[in-house]
Amino acid sequence: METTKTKLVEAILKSLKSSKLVFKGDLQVSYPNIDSHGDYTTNVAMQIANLEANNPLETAEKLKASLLGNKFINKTFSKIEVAKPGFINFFFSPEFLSNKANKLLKSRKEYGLTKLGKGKSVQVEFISANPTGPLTLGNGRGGFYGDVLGNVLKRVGYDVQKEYLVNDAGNQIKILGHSVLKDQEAQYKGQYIDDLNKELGSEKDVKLVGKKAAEIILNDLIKKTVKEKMQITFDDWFHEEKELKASGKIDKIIKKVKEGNHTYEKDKALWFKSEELGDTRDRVLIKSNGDTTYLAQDFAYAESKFGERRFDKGIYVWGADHHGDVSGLLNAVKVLGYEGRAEVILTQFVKLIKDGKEVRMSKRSGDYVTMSELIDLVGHDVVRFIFLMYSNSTHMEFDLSIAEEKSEKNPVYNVQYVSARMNSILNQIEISESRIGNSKINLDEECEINLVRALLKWPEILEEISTSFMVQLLPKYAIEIANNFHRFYDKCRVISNGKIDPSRVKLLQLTQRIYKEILTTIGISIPDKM
RNA sequence: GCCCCGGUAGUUCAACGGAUAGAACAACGGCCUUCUAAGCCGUGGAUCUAGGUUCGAUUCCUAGCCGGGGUACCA
Repeated sequence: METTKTKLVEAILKSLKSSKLVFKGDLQVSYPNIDSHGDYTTNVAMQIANLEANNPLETAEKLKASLLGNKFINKTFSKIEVAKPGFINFFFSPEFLSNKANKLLKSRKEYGLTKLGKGKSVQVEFISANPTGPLTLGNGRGGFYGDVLGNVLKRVGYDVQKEYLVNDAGNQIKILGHSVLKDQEAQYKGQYIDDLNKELGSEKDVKLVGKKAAEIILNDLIKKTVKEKMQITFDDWFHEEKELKASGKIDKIIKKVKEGNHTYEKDKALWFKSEELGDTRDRVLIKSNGDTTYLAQDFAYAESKFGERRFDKGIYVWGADHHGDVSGLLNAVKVLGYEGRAEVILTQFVKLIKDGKEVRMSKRSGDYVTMSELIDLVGHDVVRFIFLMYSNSTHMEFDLSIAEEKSEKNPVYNVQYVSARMNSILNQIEISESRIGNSKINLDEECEINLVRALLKWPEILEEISTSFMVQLLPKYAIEIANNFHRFYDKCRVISNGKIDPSRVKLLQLTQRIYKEILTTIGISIPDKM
């Protein structure tokens, strides 16, 4: 399915050509921020005027004249308007809106499914926290982000795999062992370390203790939190030790990189020539003691993603504290011949405020609130929705006191209240009534029209997120629908003095169907009543 | 020092170089004898500073100021 927006873009491109207007670059079609500017707007006339130093209004008029000859345009819009500096605004025709609504009503398919990514595979790798402690709020942020990004990509047609990389082979496992044994080299602290100490404290072999502890942490803390608390299902848990180290893939890839003349030895260590590829410095692959580094693992992991498993694209969702490693990774990907396939997204930190003070979060000090605890405190839907509202590049502040005390006033309740209200109305109606069964949606009132206008954006929002990775647009969109629905609820009664409006029942059913898709994509529950 | 991110309403956040900078919460004033008032209607309220580029800058550039993170043969 092609979205209306895509068709409009195509129509404009066609008209530009036939009007002999030259435009290079990305054609921008967007939603105006006020209703009086229509349903879509484009600034292309002003951009052309910019290049050619002519009058944008004239260009806009010329383009408009050509667009009026387009069949799709005439079918879809009842008004095209050239506005002030040079915008061209498009207004949906009432017939288009009601035809579209009725067509959707009949269709069995989910509305928010498109073919943008058809035939392409993408892997989203996220959280990937070391198995050395419980998941933090920072891990949680990347978790919800990656989960929903994966959902969105799936909807626009990509073959998506969600993966968690388990770092169970590095030096941190040894440190975990020391920590559990509480010896001189201990670093991690916290209740879970004390518990592990009781269980494994009598062992002698540090490495073995670390390995066992990591397994327990992975199963009892991480996997449980991910599945039961965060409600995320990974397609794959990729174990570094088993998949990369033990199978010799790290050694193999290093050999290949060596042969490609991308390395040198210095101070008994093996270095990757990253600086000549634009990095700030060269990076160690094999330490002088013979251990491989994180970067060496990244080489092997990238080879696994792009070489062996052949993902067209790999999205790495990392915490911002890893930003220094990004160019190392991207250069590794480049050297392996997969340039352009890896995309790194950094999520900034979560600052937790409690009683007006910042709670410092650190695994090494043991002083933190875990993701699991936070969800227990305020509920999964609330945490997920609020976390998702933030752009990944924003430093977010989560006030625990407010979340606890005012969780009822969170936007997620407003959003979920919609489904409770819809359900409540529909429960009171005999759907089997033949009169309703054959009814069509008529859009007469503003509250009905605006609801449909908002609903029609759904596939377009998904496509936009799939290319911009701006996951925060999704909860924002849910709020937009919610606001439109609540207005509809207030002004356009479905049942009035015992009389049922069949058209509105149909509109309600359509809204309910699409709304379920939206909340499912976000990953929050759809309550029948509240 | 260098690198990354941020500085927008009382608060937490949005905003592909575009039109009158949006929401949510908070504040204030209305609305429950008809589908759930966790709602609706209305009011007030914001782009860190100084330059620059542009027809147009919250957005891009330069220089500051403030906050967070990174800067390892740790992961």
